[in-house]
Amino acid sequence: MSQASYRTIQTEVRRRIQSREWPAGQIIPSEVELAREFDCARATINRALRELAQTGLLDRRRKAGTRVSLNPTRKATLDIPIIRLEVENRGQTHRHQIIAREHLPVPDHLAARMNAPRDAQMLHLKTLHLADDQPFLFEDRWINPTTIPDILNAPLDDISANEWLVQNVPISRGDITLTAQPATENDAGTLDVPSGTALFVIERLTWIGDSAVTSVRLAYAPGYQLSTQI
Amino acid sequence: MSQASYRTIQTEVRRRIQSREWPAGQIIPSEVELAREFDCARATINRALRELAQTGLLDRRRKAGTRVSLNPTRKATLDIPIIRLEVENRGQTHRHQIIAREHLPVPDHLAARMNAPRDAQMLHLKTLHLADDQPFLFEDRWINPTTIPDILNAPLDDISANEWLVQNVPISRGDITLTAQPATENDAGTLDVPSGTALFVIERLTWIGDSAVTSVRLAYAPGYQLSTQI
DNA sequence: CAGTTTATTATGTGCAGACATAATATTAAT
DNA sequence: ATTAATATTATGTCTGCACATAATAAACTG
Repeated sequence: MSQASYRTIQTEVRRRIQSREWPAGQIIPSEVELAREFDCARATINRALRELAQTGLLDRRRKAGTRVSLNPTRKATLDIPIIRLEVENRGQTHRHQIIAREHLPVPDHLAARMNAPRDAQMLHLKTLHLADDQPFLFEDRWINPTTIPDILNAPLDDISANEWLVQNVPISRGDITLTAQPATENDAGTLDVPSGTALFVIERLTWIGDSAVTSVRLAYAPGYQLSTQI
Repeated sequence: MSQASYRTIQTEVRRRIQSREWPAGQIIPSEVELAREFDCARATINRALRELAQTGLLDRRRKAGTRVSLNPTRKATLDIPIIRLEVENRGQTHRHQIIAREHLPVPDHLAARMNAPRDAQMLHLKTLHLADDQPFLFEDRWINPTTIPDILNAPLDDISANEWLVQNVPISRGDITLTAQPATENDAGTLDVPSGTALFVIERLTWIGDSAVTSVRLAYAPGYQLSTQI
């Protein structure tokens, strides 16, 4: 090995794991030994292995050494998409209409989850997203104006709350739940499907520090699929 | 700033982004300038910023510099779980029963997706996973014995195919699709729910290099939710 | 022998310096 | 003015070295 690049080292390490030259659970040579083998600095080996450990392929512990992860599951990523782009990437045209926009005291169960006082006033938005004028997604959102005062001046008729928030609010954390739910009467009327239809639903609660930003329920029209790679 | 650690630098950079001291889309000072400000080596700044860029918070380009990502979508991770552990983590006891286990020519649409010849013989397994003896998950799986000959000797009555594969096959890639589907007659009978019930379904195709390992459809009983953090 | 202290060791982090590379900005040429 | 050659610059990567830290192994002690 004369080519000493952390990328080629990563490729070779992955190959050895896949070929079971280095079986799952087994300890691999130390950084110093690998540096000798690949004829490079230890820092280079360190970077290669550190990144592989970040992806979950390796487990590393001081003194104990580096071993092939027993459960080498690589991790797929889910992001918070801008719905307009999601639609446009399918080659369709996006449009949204605001169904409701009101200031209401937040329901108790949400107040608790959002770490807000009971009966806190929040902005409640119901938005229907359309793809080629067909219902695509029903968005039911509560926004905490205490955390995000700017939202009150946002042009939400032009830019959907989803898009405005993704672009303007640097969130620090979010809890995401994916479920299948039968369409409620409300869902059914809005998305124009029979009541009880299987809907793909994403519920998401996002935070800046310890302050809740927004809680949203996204109910997708039938046929939607969320795809990702691992 | 006298504390020169890549972690404290990351924290400070995150703070500046969240406080909009560095607004989205704006270019931030160069590594050399930051190294001067934080009184550390450029390599330290480089590592701090490089890792933040990996998470999607920053965009970096040679010569152009580093800017705050316009769409700072942090990424949630989804892994391939061991179903037994998923059940046990809920405090329930796991059991599985094999409903069908046969060698069949793979259906055409799967052969194409799995990059296999038409009518290739594969191992077809249908497994019901139970949590506290209640139906939890219906697993319908095709395994390519060309890629994984060992599977034929696996004790699949004791260890579910899911668990055996996760622990024994270091996959290199997987395509995952999440959907909501109405229960088919088959789903309904197996999971003991009315036909048409909204089911959360995961479909997954995994690979070693260019060889398909297995294609699986996981239909969860109602009430299941997949949770993650961003 | 159990429990405690002390070495040892593999990884973690940091530095200064060097050269590579991609992208932009500038200059020269047509 | 448009195009092509050249300089500049910010990030990318690597090296060799140093010291820190956590975890284990070894030695010691009652």
